[in-house]
Amino acid sequence: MNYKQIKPKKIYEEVADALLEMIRSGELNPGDKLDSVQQLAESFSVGRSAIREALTSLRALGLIEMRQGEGTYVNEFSSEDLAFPLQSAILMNQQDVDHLLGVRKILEVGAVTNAALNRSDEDLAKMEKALRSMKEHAGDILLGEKADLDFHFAIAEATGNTLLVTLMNHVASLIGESMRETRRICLYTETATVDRLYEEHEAIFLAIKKQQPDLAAIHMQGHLVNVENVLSNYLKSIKI
Amino acid sequence: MNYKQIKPKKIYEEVADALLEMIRSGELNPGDKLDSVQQLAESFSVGRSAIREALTSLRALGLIEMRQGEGTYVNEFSSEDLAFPLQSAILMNQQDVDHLLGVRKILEVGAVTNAALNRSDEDLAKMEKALRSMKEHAGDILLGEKADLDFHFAIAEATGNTLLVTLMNHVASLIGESMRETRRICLYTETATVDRLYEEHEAIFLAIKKQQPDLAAIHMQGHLVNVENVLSNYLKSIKI
DNA sequence: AACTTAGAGTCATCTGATGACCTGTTGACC
DNA sequence: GGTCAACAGGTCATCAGATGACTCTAAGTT
Repeated sequence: MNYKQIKPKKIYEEVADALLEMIRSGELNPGDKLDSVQQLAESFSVGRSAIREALTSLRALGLIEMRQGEGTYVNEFSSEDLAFPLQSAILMNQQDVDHLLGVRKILEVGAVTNAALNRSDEDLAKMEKALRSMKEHAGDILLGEKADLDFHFAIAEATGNTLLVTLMNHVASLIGESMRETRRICLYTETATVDRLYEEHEAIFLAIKKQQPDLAAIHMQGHLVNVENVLSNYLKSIKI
Repeated sequence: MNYKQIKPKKIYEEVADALLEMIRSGELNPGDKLDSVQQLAESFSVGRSAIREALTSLRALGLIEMRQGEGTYVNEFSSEDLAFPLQSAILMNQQDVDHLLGVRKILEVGAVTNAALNRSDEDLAKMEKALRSMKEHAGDILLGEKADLDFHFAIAEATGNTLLVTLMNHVASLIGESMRETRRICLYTETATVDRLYEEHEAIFLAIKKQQPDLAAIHMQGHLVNVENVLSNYLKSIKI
């Protein structure tokens, strides 16, 4: 016996679907202000609670924004910001982190390959600025980390692929979230490590500048493997 | 002047965060039943609506499930199913599709590199099976497409990285969604194309079998570029 | 002109009430 | 003993009224 599951549609689901469809179809555009909860309730002939639950769902998905005292607005989703809303609410185990790092490696290496081919002078300037900042603020944990992130971000941007940028940012933030303090502690404290990081970044930068995708990929791959090693060594050392 | 934005925390946000933290910390495990809305409201000393909005948010994120007449339960999240829930509610333009294809190329090439290094005999068997299916059903659009997908899926699986598999599946489904008919029409109709596709796949397969990551990457890159070309030619031809 | 205040519109929250639904128990019936 | 209807208790779904908090605008004041 194999019967199809019957699930009665909840009202808020219907409302949410209806609004979603209006957004997809372009009837509601980003920035548009929805009718007030009161009005919507009357229009759909349901209670205000149902409307509110539907709106709450959509808000949780990042599609709309509810501003107290103002109204409800359709969010901007340039398909850069919203195409890959990662679930960050996840308790991650070591395996997940490993997999995440693997994904990151693939993305970064792929990105740097593209970047080496497509980079504009403007992109190069950004990378160089981040590199300079790294050198200047060697020892400063916060600024050093920021410069590091900026550098990788500049590479992603240089690909010209906005989706890729978003995806990499999400992955990076997930990784950051799963490591938090760990990262700062071990990567930016010892001067030796900082120096090596700088050299690796510089090598990547030069390869991009000279538009040598393969070389850039190799350096990036090496860089990430090194970072992983430092991290895993550190993790081992604090666990034992 | 650069002041930190102060945003009054909404009650439901606080409740949602609290519950989220309980889930992350393992205080609430998948399958657990939450207290009733009534009880939660009393425990948090807030109204039932606030609890309900918090729960609605969490439900929209897929973290919990509310069953009428039963109660609220924490969902299973294997971190494969939930790590990358892509927003498919997006109206995509040509540029987005291009970017998506770019991301796919990076992921597939990265995956095939890993796969060539890590593939087990079992993985190889799956790929071979998909390949055989492709050859046997040459001409059959539906089965041909399925075999194609199976092949790529088998490669992703061979990496042993579940997150990567999930991510690639999502990207693939997004691409599929944005092209639908197009794909079938142009890729699987002409025998010449089908034959070439098969050869490309075979080349990738052999490189994986021989554990030659670089060669596999090159073949995969070439394969995807070819597919892109066929697609863009087709798109041009129907638009003009 | 600049500031203050009042009002309207709106979301945020609480609350009581009612309906719908699931589960487990009980008891009648075969 | 097995089956099923009826019932009760618990819970979510939904409604509607009331109140508070917030934003914006415009009229009023200095």
